[in-house]
Amino acid sequence: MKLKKLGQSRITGKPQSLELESIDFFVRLMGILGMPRSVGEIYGLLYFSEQPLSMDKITARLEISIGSASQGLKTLKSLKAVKSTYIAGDRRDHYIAETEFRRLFATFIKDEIMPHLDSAKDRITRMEKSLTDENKQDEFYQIRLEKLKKLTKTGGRLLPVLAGFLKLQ
Amino acid sequence: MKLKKLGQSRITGKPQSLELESIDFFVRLMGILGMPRSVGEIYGLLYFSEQPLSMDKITARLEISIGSASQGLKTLKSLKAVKSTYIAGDRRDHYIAETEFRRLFATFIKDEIMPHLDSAKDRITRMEKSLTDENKQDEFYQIRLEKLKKLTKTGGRLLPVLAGFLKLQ
DNA sequence: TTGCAATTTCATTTTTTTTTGAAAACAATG
DNA sequence: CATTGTTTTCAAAAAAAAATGAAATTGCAA
Repeated sequence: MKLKKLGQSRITGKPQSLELESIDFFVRLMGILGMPRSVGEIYGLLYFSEQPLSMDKITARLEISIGSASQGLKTLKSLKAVKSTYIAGDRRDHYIAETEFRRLFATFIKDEIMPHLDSAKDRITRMEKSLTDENKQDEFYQIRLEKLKKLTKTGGRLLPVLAGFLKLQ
Repeated sequence: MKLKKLGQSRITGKPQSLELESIDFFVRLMGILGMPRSVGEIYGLLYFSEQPLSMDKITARLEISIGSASQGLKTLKSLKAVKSTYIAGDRRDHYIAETEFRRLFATFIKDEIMPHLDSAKDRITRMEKSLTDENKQDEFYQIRLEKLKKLTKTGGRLLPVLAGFLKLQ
Protein backbone atom coordinates (compact mmCIF):
# COMPACT_ATOMS: atom_id res chain seq x y z
CA MET A 1 0.00 0.00 0.00
CA LYS A 2 1.27 3.40 -0.83
CA LEU A 3 -0.83 5.60 1.45
CA LYS A 4 1.02 7.24 4.26
CA LYS A 5 -0.42 10.66 4.93
CA LEU A 6 -2.64 11.16 7.94
CA GLY A 7 -5.77 13.15 8.54
CA GLN A 8 -8.75 13.71 6.30
CA SER A 9 -8.80 12.47 2.77
CA ARG A 10 -8.74 15.25 0.22
CA ILE A 11 -11.14 13.38 -1.97
CA THR A 12 -13.79 11.90 0.21
CA GLY A 13 -13.58 13.91 3.40
CA LYS A 14 -13.84 10.71 5.43
CA PRO A 15 -11.38 9.81 8.16
CA GLN A 16 -8.42 8.38 6.37
CA SER A 17 -7.69 5.66 8.85
CA LEU A 18 -11.04 3.99 8.14
CA GLU A 19 -10.16 4.05 4.46
CA LEU A 20 -6.70 2.69 5.22
CA GLU A 21 -8.01 -0.12 7.35
CA SER A 22 -10.54 -0.98 4.67
CA ILE A 23 -7.89 -1.08 1.98
CA ASP A 24 -5.68 -3.20 4.19
CA PHE A 25 -8.58 -5.52 4.95
CA PHE A 26 -9.45 -6.15 1.32
CA VAL A 27 -5.87 -6.34 0.11
CA ARG A 28 -5.50 -9.30 2.44
CA LEU A 29 -8.84 -10.85 1.60
CA MET A 30 -8.22 -10.56 -2.13
CA GLY A 31 -4.73 -11.86 -1.53
CA ILE A 32 -6.17 -15.06 -0.10
CA LEU A 33 -8.15 -15.40 -3.30
CA GLY A 34 -4.98 -14.89 -5.32
CA MET A 35 -5.78 -11.39 -6.54
CA PRO A 36 -3.07 -8.75 -6.96
CA ARG A 37 -2.89 -6.05 -4.33
CA SER A 38 -4.15 -3.32 -6.66
CA VAL A 39 -7.46 -5.17 -6.93
CA GLY A 40 -7.79 -5.27 -3.16
CA GLU A 41 -6.81 -1.62 -2.87
CA ILE A 42 -9.44 -0.49 -5.33
CA TYR A 43 -12.19 -2.54 -3.76
CA GLY A 44 -11.16 -1.46 -0.27
CA LEU A 45 -11.31 2.19 -1.32
CA LEU A 46 -14.71 1.83 -2.97
CA TYR A 47 -16.15 -0.18 -0.10
CA PHE A 48 -16.25 2.81 2.24
CA SER A 49 -16.92 5.45 -0.36
CA GLU A 50 -20.36 7.01 -0.23
CA GLN A 51 -19.87 8.56 -3.66
CA PRO A 52 -19.10 6.59 -6.79
CA LEU A 53 -15.48 7.21 -7.76
CA SER A 54 -14.05 7.76 -11.22
CA MET A 55 -10.90 6.05 -12.36
CA ASP A 56 -8.78 9.13 -11.92
CA LYS A 57 -10.06 9.63 -8.38
CA ILE A 58 -8.99 6.07 -7.73
CA THR A 59 -5.55 6.47 -9.27
CA ALA A 60 -5.06 9.75 -7.39
CA ARG A 61 -6.14 8.37 -4.05
CA LEU A 62 -4.24 5.09 -4.28
CA GLU A 63 -1.32 6.49 -6.25
CA ILE A 64 -1.43 3.65 -8.72
CA SER A 65 -1.02 3.83 -12.49
CA ILE A 66 -3.96 4.14 -14.83
CA GLY A 67 -2.99 0.76 -16.23
CA SER A 68 -3.33 -0.89 -12.85
CA ALA A 69 -6.58 0.89 -12.17
CA SER A 70 -8.05 -0.08 -15.52
CA GLN A 71 -6.95 -3.69 -15.19
CA GLY A 72 -8.03 -3.89 -11.55
CA LEU A 73 -11.47 -2.50 -12.32
CA LYS A 74 -11.79 -4.94 -15.20
CA THR A 75 -11.06 -7.80 -12.81
CA LEU A 76 -13.50 -6.47 -10.24
CA LYS A 77 -16.19 -6.02 -12.89
CA SER A 78 -15.74 -9.59 -14.07
CA LEU A 79 -16.07 -10.72 -10.45
CA LYS A 80 -19.21 -8.61 -10.16
CA ALA A 81 -17.54 -6.91 -7.23
CA VAL A 82 -18.03 -3.40 -8.60
CA LYS A 83 -20.49 -1.80 -10.91
CA SER A 84 -20.37 1.49 -12.76
CA THR A 85 -22.96 4.20 -12.42
CA TYR A 86 -23.93 7.03 -14.68
CA ILE A 87 -23.31 10.50 -13.36
CA ALA A 88 -25.15 13.26 -15.21
CA GLY A 89 -22.87 15.70 -16.96
CA ASP A 90 -19.76 13.60 -16.51
CA ARG A 91 -18.30 11.50 -19.27
CA ARG A 92 -16.27 9.35 -16.94
CA ASP A 93 -17.42 6.05 -15.55
CA HIS A 94 -17.97 6.04 -11.81
CA TYR A 95 -17.64 2.93 -9.76
CA ILE A 96 -19.27 1.66 -6.61
CA ALA A 97 -18.58 -1.47 -4.65
CA GLU A 98 -20.99 -4.35 -4.83
CA THR A 99 -21.23 -5.27 -1.17
CA GLU A 100 -23.04 -8.56 -1.34
CA PHE A 101 -20.14 -10.83 -0.63
CA ARG A 102 -22.24 -13.83 -1.42
CA ARG A 103 -22.37 -12.86 -5.05
CA LEU A 104 -18.69 -12.04 -5.13
CA PHE A 105 -17.78 -15.48 -3.83
CA ALA A 106 -20.28 -17.19 -6.07
CA THR A 107 -18.74 -15.60 -9.13
CA PHE A 108 -15.27 -16.34 -7.89
CA ILE A 109 -16.06 -20.01 -7.38
CA LYS A 110 -17.79 -20.26 -10.71
CA ASP A 111 -15.07 -18.53 -12.69
CA GLU A 112 -11.89 -19.43 -10.87
CA ILE A 113 -12.50 -22.80 -9.25
CA MET A 114 -15.06 -24.76 -11.23
CA PRO A 115 -13.04 -24.75 -14.47
CA HIS A 116 -10.22 -26.42 -12.58
CA LEU A 117 -12.62 -29.03 -11.30
CA ASP A 118 -13.79 -29.80 -14.81
CA SER A 119 -10.29 -30.31 -16.11
CA ALA A 120 -9.51 -32.36 -13.02
CA LYS A 121 -12.23 -34.80 -14.02
CA ASP A 122 -10.73 -35.13 -17.48
CA ARG A 123 -7.37 -35.77 -15.95
CA ILE A 124 -8.72 -38.54 -13.76
CA THR A 125 -10.27 -40.17 -16.82
CA ARG A 126 -6.87 -40.09 -18.49
CA MET A 127 -5.30 -41.61 -15.40
CA GLU A 128 -7.69 -44.54 -15.57
CA LYS A 129 -6.91 -45.09 -19.23
CA SER A 130 -3.20 -45.02 -18.53
CA LEU A 131 -3.39 -47.92 -16.09
CA THR A 132 -1.64 -50.98 -17.47
CA ASP A 133 -3.25 -54.39 -17.27
CA GLU A 134 -0.95 -55.14 -14.40
CA ASN A 135 -1.86 -52.01 -12.48
CA LYS A 136 -5.54 -52.48 -13.06
CA GLN A 137 -5.51 -55.40 -10.64
CA ASP A 138 -3.56 -53.46 -8.06
CA GLU A 139 -5.86 -52.33 -5.30
CA PHE A 140 -3.47 -49.50 -4.41
CA TYR A 141 -4.09 -47.66 -7.65
CA GLN A 142 -7.81 -48.32 -7.54
CA ILE A 143 -8.09 -46.84 -4.07
CA ARG A 144 -6.08 -43.77 -4.96
CA LEU A 145 -8.12 -43.14 -8.08
CA GLU A 146 -11.30 -43.63 -6.10
CA LYS A 147 -10.20 -40.99 -3.61
CA LEU A 148 -9.48 -38.52 -6.37
CA LYS A 149 -12.90 -39.11 -7.88
CA LYS A 150 -14.52 -38.63 -4.52
CA LEU A 151 -12.59 -35.42 -4.03
CA THR A 152 -13.70 -33.90 -7.30
CA LYS A 153 -17.26 -35.07 -6.77
CA THR A 154 -17.36 -33.56 -3.31
CA GLY A 155 -15.80 -30.36 -4.55
CA GLY A 156 -18.25 -30.12 -7.39
CA ARG A 157 -21.16 -30.45 -5.00
CA LEU A 158 -19.84 -28.47 -2.10
CA LEU A 159 -18.44 -25.38 -3.70
CA PRO A 160 -21.54 -24.17 -5.51
CA VAL A 161 -23.67 -24.37 -2.39
CA LEU A 162 -20.90 -22.89 -0.27
CA ALA A 163 -21.40 -19.44 -1.69
CA GLY A 164 -25.10 -19.80 -1.13
CA PHE A 165 -24.65 -20.64 2.53
CA LEU A 166 -22.93 -17.35 3.11
CA LYS A 167 -26.26 -15.65 3.35
CA LEU A 168 -27.40 -17.73 6.31
CA GLN A 169 -25.61 -15.25 8.52
CA MET B 1 6.95 -29.36 -14.66
CA LYS B 2 10.23 -30.66 -15.81
CA LEU B 3 9.36 -34.24 -16.73
CA LYS B 4 9.52 -35.05 -20.39
CA LYS B 5 10.68 -38.61 -20.90
CA LEU B 6 8.16 -41.28 -21.71
CA GLY B 7 7.76 -44.90 -20.75
CA GLN B 8 8.29 -46.61 -17.43
CA SER B 9 9.69 -44.73 -14.49
CA ARG B 10 13.13 -45.93 -13.50
CA ILE B 11 12.28 -45.51 -9.88
CA THR B 12 8.83 -46.85 -9.31
CA GLY B 13 8.20 -49.09 -12.31
CA LYS B 14 4.76 -47.55 -12.70
CA PRO B 15 3.49 -46.10 -15.96
CA GLN B 16 4.92 -42.67 -16.19
CA SER B 17 1.85 -41.04 -17.61
CA LEU B 18 -0.14 -41.84 -14.48
CA GLU B 19 2.60 -40.24 -12.45
CA LEU B 20 2.64 -37.26 -14.78
CA GLU B 21 -1.10 -36.79 -14.62
CA SER B 22 -0.99 -37.06 -10.87
CA ILE B 23 1.75 -34.45 -10.62
CA ASP B 24 -0.15 -32.19 -12.96
CA PHE B 25 -3.35 -32.70 -10.97
CA PHE B 26 -1.79 -31.75 -7.66
CA VAL B 27 0.31 -28.92 -9.03
CA ARG B 28 -2.96 -27.31 -10.04
CA LEU B 29 -4.80 -28.16 -6.85
CA MET B 30 -1.97 -26.84 -4.69
CA GLY B 31 -1.82 -23.84 -6.97
CA ILE B 32 -5.40 -22.99 -6.11
CA LEU B 33 -4.37 -23.09 -2.47
CA GLY B 34 -1.47 -20.76 -3.22
CA MET B 35 1.25 -23.34 -2.87
CA PRO B 36 4.36 -23.29 -5.08
CA ARG B 37 4.52 -25.83 -7.86
CA SER B 38 7.28 -27.85 -6.21
CA VAL B 39 4.91 -28.65 -3.36
CA GLY B 40 2.32 -29.94 -5.78
CA GLU B 41 4.92 -31.91 -7.70
CA ILE B 42 6.16 -33.68 -4.61
CA TYR B 43 2.71 -34.51 -3.37
CA GLY B 44 1.60 -35.66 -6.81
CA LEU B 45 4.60 -37.96 -7.05
CA LEU B 46 4.05 -39.44 -3.61
CA TYR B 47 0.32 -39.86 -4.12
CA PHE B 48 0.75 -42.69 -6.61
CA SER B 49 3.86 -44.18 -5.13
CA GLU B 50 3.41 -47.55 -3.48
CA GLN B 51 6.80 -47.28 -1.83
CA PRO B 52 7.83 -44.48 0.50
CA LEU B 53 10.32 -42.24 -1.30
CA SER B 54 13.46 -40.67 0.08
CA MET B 55 14.33 -37.08 -0.63
CA ASP B 56 16.94 -37.96 -3.20
CA LYS B 57 14.48 -40.20 -5.04
CA ILE B 58 12.17 -37.21 -5.14
CA THR B 59 14.80 -34.78 -6.37
CA ALA B 60 15.96 -37.28 -8.97
CA ARG B 61 12.49 -38.03 -10.25
CA LEU B 62 11.25 -34.44 -10.35
CA GLU B 63 14.61 -32.91 -11.22
CA ILE B 64 14.28 -30.30 -8.54
CA SER B 65 16.96 -29.03 -6.20
CA ILE B 66 17.47 -30.46 -2.74
CA GLY B 67 16.53 -27.05 -1.38
CA SER B 68 13.16 -27.14 -3.08
CA ALA B 69 12.59 -30.71 -2.00
CA SER B 70 13.48 -29.99 1.59
CA GLN B 71 11.37 -26.86 1.73
CA GLY B 72 8.49 -28.53 -0.09
CA LEU B 73 8.50 -31.51 2.23
CA LYS B 74 8.59 -29.18 5.20
CA THR B 75 5.49 -27.43 3.90
CA LEU B 76 3.75 -30.73 3.24
CA LYS B 77 4.65 -32.01 6.69
CA SER B 78 3.25 -28.89 8.30
CA LEU B 79 0.06 -29.39 6.29
CA LYS B 80 -0.01 -33.00 7.48
CA ALA B 81 -0.09 -33.98 3.82
CA VAL B 82 2.88 -36.32 4.05
CA LYS B 83 4.42 -38.35 6.80
CA SER B 84 7.80 -39.99 7.06
CA THR B 85 8.30 -43.67 7.65
CA TYR B 86 11.19 -45.59 9.04
CA ILE B 87 12.88 -48.00 6.68
CA ALA B 88 15.10 -50.58 8.36
CA GLY B 89 18.74 -50.27 7.44
CA ASP B 90 18.33 -46.90 5.73
CA ARG B 91 19.33 -43.68 7.40
CA ARG B 92 17.27 -41.57 5.08
CA ASP B 93 13.76 -40.39 5.80
CA HIS B 94 11.14 -41.87 3.51
CA TYR B 95 7.91 -40.10 2.77
CA ILE B 96 4.42 -41.23 1.94
CA ALA B 97 1.40 -39.18 1.04
CA GLU B 98 -1.34 -38.70 3.56
CA THR B 99 -4.36 -39.34 1.39
CA GLU B 100 -7.14 -38.15 3.65
CA PHE B 101 -7.90 -34.88 1.97
CA ARG B 102 -10.21 -33.92 4.75
CA ARG B 103 -7.31 -33.60 7.11
CA LEU B 104 -5.24 -31.74 4.57
CA PHE B 105 -7.94 -29.14 4.09
CA ALA B 106 -8.64 -28.91 7.78
CA THR B 107 -5.01 -28.12 8.50
CA PHE B 108 -4.87 -25.70 5.61
CA ILE B 109 -7.90 -23.80 6.86
CA LYS B 110 -6.64 -23.78 10.41
CA ASP B 111 -3.12 -22.62 9.54
CA GLU B 112 -3.57 -20.47 6.49
CA ILE B 113 -7.04 -18.97 6.72
CA MET B 114 -8.09 -18.67 10.33
CA PRO B 115 -5.18 -16.43 11.34
CA HIS B 116 -6.31 -13.97 8.67
CA LEU B 117 -9.80 -14.07 10.08
CA ASP B 118 -8.53 -13.25 13.54
CA SER B 119 -6.60 -10.22 12.35
CA ALA B 120 -9.59 -9.20 10.26
CA LYS B 121 -11.65 -8.99 13.44
CA ASP B 122 -9.05 -6.74 15.05
CA ARG B 123 -9.06 -4.56 11.98
CA ILE B 124 -12.83 -4.15 12.12
CA THR B 125 -12.56 -3.12 15.75
CA ARG B 126 -10.06 -0.46 14.76
CA MET B 127 -12.40 0.71 12.00
CA GLU B 128 -15.17 1.24 14.50
CA LYS B 129 -12.87 3.22 16.77
CA SER B 130 -11.78 5.41 13.88
CA LEU B 131 -15.30 6.57 13.14
CA THR B 132 -15.70 10.25 13.94
CA ASP B 133 -18.74 11.52 15.85
CA GLU B 134 -20.11 12.70 12.54
CA ASN B 135 -19.67 9.36 10.84
CA LYS B 136 -21.11 7.43 13.75
CA GLN B 137 -24.54 8.77 12.89
CA ASP B 138 -24.14 7.93 9.24
CA GLU B 139 -26.08 4.82 8.38
CA PHE B 140 -23.83 4.15 5.40
CA TYR B 141 -20.81 3.42 7.54
CA GLN B 142 -22.82 1.41 10.05
CA ILE B 143 -24.18 -0.84 7.32
CA ARG B 144 -20.79 -1.39 5.74
CA LEU B 145 -19.22 -2.22 9.07
CA GLU B 146 -22.08 -4.57 9.85
CA LYS B 147 -21.51 -6.42 6.61
CA LEU B 148 -17.85 -6.85 7.37
CA LYS B 149 -18.66 -8.22 10.79
CA LYS B 150 -21.13 -10.61 9.31
CA LEU B 151 -18.58 -11.74 6.76
CA THR B 152 -15.96 -12.55 9.36
CA LYS B 153 -18.50 -14.19 11.61
CA THR B 154 -19.78 -16.36 8.76
CA GLY B 155 -16.25 -17.21 7.73
CA GLY B 156 -15.31 -18.14 11.25
CA ARG B 157 -18.24 -20.49 11.50
CA LEU B 158 -18.31 -21.88 8.02
CA LEU B 159 -14.68 -22.67 7.36
CA PRO B 160 -14.04 -24.99 10.29
CA VAL B 161 -17.04 -27.15 9.48
CA LEU B 162 -16.28 -27.02 5.78
CA ALA B 163 -13.34 -29.36 6.12
CA GLY B 164 -15.49 -31.70 8.17
CA PHE B 165 -18.17 -31.87 5.51
CA LEU B 166 -15.68 -33.22 3.04
CA LYS B 167 -16.12 -36.67 4.53
CA LEU B 168 -19.84 -36.82 3.74
CA GLN B 169 -18.97 -38.25 0.36
C1' DT C 1 34.32 -38.82 19.28
C1' DT C 2 34.97 -38.80 14.82
C1' DG C 3 33.58 -39.21 10.24
C1' DC C 4 30.16 -39.14 7.09
C1' DA C 5 25.60 -39.29 5.00
C1' DA C 6 21.36 -36.77 5.18
C1' DT C 7 19.00 -32.60 5.76
C1' DT C 8 18.24 -27.73 6.50
C1' DT C 9 19.31 -23.03 5.79
C1' DC C 10 19.76 -19.03 3.27
C1' DA C 11 22.18 -15.72 0.03
C1' DT C 12 21.91 -15.61 -4.74
C1' DT C 13 19.81 -16.46 -9.17
C1' DT C 14 15.95 -17.40 -11.92
C1' DT C 15 11.26 -17.20 -12.97
C1' DT C 16 6.80 -15.35 -12.55
C1' DT C 17 3.69 -11.81 -11.49
C1' DT C 18 2.39 -7.17 -11.14
C1' DT C 19 2.85 -2.43 -12.22
C1' DT C 20 3.84 1.26 -15.17
C1' DG C 21 2.81 4.65 -18.70
C1' DA C 22 3.01 5.79 -23.60
C1' DA C 23 0.47 4.83 -27.52
C1' DA C 24 -3.68 3.16 -29.51
C1' DA C 25 -8.51 2.82 -29.36
C1' DC C 26 -12.74 4.52 -28.13
C1' DA C 27 -16.57 7.67 -27.38
C1' DA C 28 -18.96 11.83 -26.42
C1' DT C 29 -19.57 16.63 -27.79
C1' DG C 30 -19.68 20.69 -30.42
C1' DC D 1 -16.26 14.64 -38.60
C1' DA D 2 -12.74 16.67 -35.93
C1' DT D 3 -11.53 17.55 -31.31
C1' DT D 4 -10.76 16.30 -26.87
C1' DG D 5 -11.36 13.67 -22.72
C1' DT D 6 -11.48 8.83 -21.18
C1' DT D 7 -10.26 4.07 -21.15
C1' DT D 8 -7.77 0.06 -22.77
C1' DT D 9 -3.79 -2.28 -24.31
C1' DC D 10 0.63 -4.01 -24.06
C1' DA D 11 5.81 -3.83 -24.19
C1' DA D 12 9.06 -2.82 -20.81
C1' DA D 13 10.41 -2.19 -15.94
C1' DA D 14 9.93 -3.31 -11.24
C1' DA D 15 8.68 -6.21 -7.61
C1' DA D 16 7.62 -10.55 -5.61
C1' DA D 17 7.92 -15.43 -5.35
C1' DA D 18 10.22 -19.65 -6.07
C1' DA D 19 14.21 -22.44 -7.06
C1' DT D 20 18.99 -23.28 -6.63
C1' DG D 21 23.00 -25.25 -4.40
C1' DA D 22 26.96 -24.42 -1.37
C1' DA D 23 27.79 -24.17 3.35
C1' DA D 24 26.24 -25.14 7.89
C1' DT D 25 23.97 -28.26 10.77
C1' DT D 26 22.24 -32.50 12.37
C1' DG D 27 22.46 -37.02 13.94
C1' DC D 28 23.68 -41.77 13.20
C1' DA D 29 26.98 -45.45 13.68
C1' DA D 30 31.43 -47.21 13.84
